[in-house]
Amino acid sequence: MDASEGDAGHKRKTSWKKDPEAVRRDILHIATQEFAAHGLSGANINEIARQTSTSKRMIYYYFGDKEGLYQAVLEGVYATLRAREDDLDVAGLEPVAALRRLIEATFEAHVTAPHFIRLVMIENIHNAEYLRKSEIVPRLNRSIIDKLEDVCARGKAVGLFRAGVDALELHWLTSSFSFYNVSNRATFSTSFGTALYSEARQAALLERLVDMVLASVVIGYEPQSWNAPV
Amino acid sequence: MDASEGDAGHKRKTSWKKDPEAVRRDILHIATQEFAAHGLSGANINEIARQTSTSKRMIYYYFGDKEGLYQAVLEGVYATLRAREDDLDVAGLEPVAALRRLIEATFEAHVTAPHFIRLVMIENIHNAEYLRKSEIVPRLNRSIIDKLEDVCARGKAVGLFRAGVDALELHWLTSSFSFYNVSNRATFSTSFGTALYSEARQAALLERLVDMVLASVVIGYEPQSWNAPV
Amino acid sequence: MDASEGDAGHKRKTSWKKDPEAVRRDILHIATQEFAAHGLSGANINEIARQTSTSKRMIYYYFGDKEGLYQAVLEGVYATLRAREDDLDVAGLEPVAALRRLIEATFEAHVTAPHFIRLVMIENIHNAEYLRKSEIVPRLNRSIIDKLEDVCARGKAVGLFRAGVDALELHWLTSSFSFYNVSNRATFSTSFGTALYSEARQAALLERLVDMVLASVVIGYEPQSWNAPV
Amino acid sequence: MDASEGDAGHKRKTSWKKDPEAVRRDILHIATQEFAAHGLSGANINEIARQTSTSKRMIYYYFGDKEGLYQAVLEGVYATLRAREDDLDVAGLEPVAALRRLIEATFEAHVTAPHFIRLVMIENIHNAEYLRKSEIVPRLNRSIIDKLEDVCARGKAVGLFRAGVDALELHWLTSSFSFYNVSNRATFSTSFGTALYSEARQAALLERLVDMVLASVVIGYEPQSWNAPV
DNA sequence: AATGAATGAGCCTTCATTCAT
DNA sequence: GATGAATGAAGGCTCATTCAT
Repeated sequence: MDASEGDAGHKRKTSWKKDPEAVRRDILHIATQEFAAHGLSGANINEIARQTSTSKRMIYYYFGDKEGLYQAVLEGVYATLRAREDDLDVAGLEPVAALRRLIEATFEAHVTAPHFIRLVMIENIHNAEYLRKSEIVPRLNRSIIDKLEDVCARGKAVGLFRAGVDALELHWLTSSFSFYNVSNRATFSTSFGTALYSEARQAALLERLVDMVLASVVIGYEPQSWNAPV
Repeated sequence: MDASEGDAGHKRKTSWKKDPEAVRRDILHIATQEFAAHGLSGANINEIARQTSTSKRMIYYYFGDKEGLYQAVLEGVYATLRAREDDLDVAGLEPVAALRRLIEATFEAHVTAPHFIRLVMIENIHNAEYLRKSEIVPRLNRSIIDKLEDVCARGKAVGLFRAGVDALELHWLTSSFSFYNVSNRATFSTSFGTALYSEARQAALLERLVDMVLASVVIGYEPQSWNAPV
Repeated sequence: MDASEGDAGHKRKTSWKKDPEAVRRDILHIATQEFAAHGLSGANINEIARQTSTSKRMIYYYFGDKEGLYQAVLEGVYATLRAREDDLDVAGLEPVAALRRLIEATFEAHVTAPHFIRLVMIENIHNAEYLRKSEIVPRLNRSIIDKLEDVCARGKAVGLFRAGVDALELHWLTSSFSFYNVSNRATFSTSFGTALYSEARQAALLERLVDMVLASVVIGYEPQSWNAPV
Repeated sequence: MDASEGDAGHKRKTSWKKDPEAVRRDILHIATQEFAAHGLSGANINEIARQTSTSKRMIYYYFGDKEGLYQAVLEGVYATLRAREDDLDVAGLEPVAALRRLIEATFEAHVTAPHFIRLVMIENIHNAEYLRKSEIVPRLNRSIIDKLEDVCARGKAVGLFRAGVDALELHWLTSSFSFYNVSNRATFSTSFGTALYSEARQAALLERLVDMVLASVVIGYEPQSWNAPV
């Protein structure tokens, strides 16, 4: 019933020249999609195996069990997102521009990483049980905070930022609307329509959010949004 | 072997003397907890039946199947939250106080309705498939928007609010941080510590959020937050 | 006793008129054979189900899991053997005859209860883990000891038995050779040939064992065995 | 996920610098414990490999398959026990002392060879299928019989032993209680308590068994046991 | 309106074993 | 001799669901 491999199709069960790392990546890639789509209990190991170039048995060989695979997937998406954050260089920008850039980048990063969003939602359903077990994830999260702290420090040093501005809170705030914008799109659309999710409205929304944060952080900043009707 | 499902160790429940509506409510109450705790695929009909005062058969009798039960649960939590919103009366408050009140109420409502949050997360995992099917839910969502629109209209009428202020965006914004504050607590804490979730910090956070929104909405509002170090 | 209900030898999957107790007994009957034949890990639930008039699913319905089924089987064979002991009435016999009768009955009981023997062996391999869990088994074991104590008391009262004769030790002793006679037949035969297991030699062996025990217990008893060459 | 079998968490064992015989002994040593502990079907090749200084592949290299390994283990424990019997020298003792010595030695040997006992039990569960296949084991079993026959011959020659005394039966009898004393300790204790297995009671029990056998074998021997209350 | 018994499908996992190097 | 990678088969167990009464 599963494993209809034998068709003349293109399941290339031939000729992978012993590349364990590729097999591992292949499994992880498919599993990421499946766990993101259906959650931990909803995902199906048989289905993951079917889409893979290898067999169900190999999943257990490399990842131990379903939870092990899920945890590897979780670590994978966290690592990917944090790697993107690392690539972001704002050290050369002056504080306000840097902050604006960080908020915009975070917002965009969430929009373009739906798997990450879904897996974090799923992980929260599980009360972060697997994230907590992970040894790799906690290490990944300094980078973004470090960047924000650097920007804040510079902003305060030149008297631009308010004295109480806190990098962690700023990160929380930026994350909250960036995450929600993706995570709750389905229910929000169902309840209130899809207007907010058009490309134009998303751009306007982002501008408004940036504006709002800057107004909170930067002394004397005059908010520009909402001055004119939508 | 902990007596899950139909192993032959049977029940001896006090009989509820035939009160169909009570039975229905009982099932719904237990099911809400189970679906909120484990999601749609993760929840277990046997487990729900076990905790119920009635039998598994009755669940099927009243709700058809697992998805029917889930949908009923979903409609239940939406109805409960919206009922709370209806109870909120800001018509007598002047615009700025009213807006402040609405934001604070929304924030608190999310904190005190974790089941709702979790079920909305779960429903988003399912792309709002069941919410979309519901005929009752869309009707529930006018109330909060109506209230916000009323406040905005009054605020603009007296020249306090910026002309472009939009009730729907305002609701989206308020919801985003209120929701995220609960939904992502587990993963955020794991990554960045639990500092932000102490009672004191939560209160400060809320004040800052209100401050920030008001600064965006109200002409000439001077933000007070972040002026002093945390 | 072996419930050969399936007369005419067809799998009568039709027309059992809802008799849960019969289903339970059927499963237990087949499972006893399989566990006795292959042990706990060696037995196969699918194979048990196949031989049953019902399905694998029902095994889990009635017995929870493989270990639950095994434990039920274990309790079953203990109960059967102890019931046979209960049927044995030696109260009317004078002490020496009664003791002789008890030894002979125990010896015969073991010979005719190979399933019991095998399951006890298997249970000892498992360090009596499941027997210890059983609530029913410990209660079953008074009867044989009570009988022996009664006989000993009477024997001592009339000055026939030695003062130190102990019922528990007597039971241990009787059990030891009775059990070993069946349990180790395969390896003993392989090492030393099958001579001891012919019907004639078994009868002689039993007589010798009785003779030996009586010589230990009864004052002035003159052993008759081994006086003449085998 | 506790790293059983070939999940990709690999080994880092100190290399044994190629000593094939040592590797073979190491495997056999571990396998003996595992088969004794869990039986043939219950033992796990992966688990054995894990505890070994070498890899799973080597087990197959040296022993062919699981059954081959089991058979090697079986032959090993038989050889060990028989070697101990060979070391026992009773040729210099007069017949009664020699017989007493043989019984005591057998009893003690069983107590101190629990792996042997368990493997013989397991082998009997398998109807001695593997023992029968072995070419080495049958050869090992003459020694103890030879010794007993010698003692019996000498005892009869001097008119001490009854004419019908049979070495094989004597061995069977000695083995029966010696084996049972270890093999059924778990279930017997569960049913009747552990009293009989204290050091003192074991010594008394052995003395009684010796006394009983001697009373059967030796003409005019007056049993001393059970004269006084336990 | 209610219940104990029954069920088929399929899920996660493990096992002994072999291949390619 | 030795190793990591790979595998088919099946094993125990659970799930949502329905039947018969």
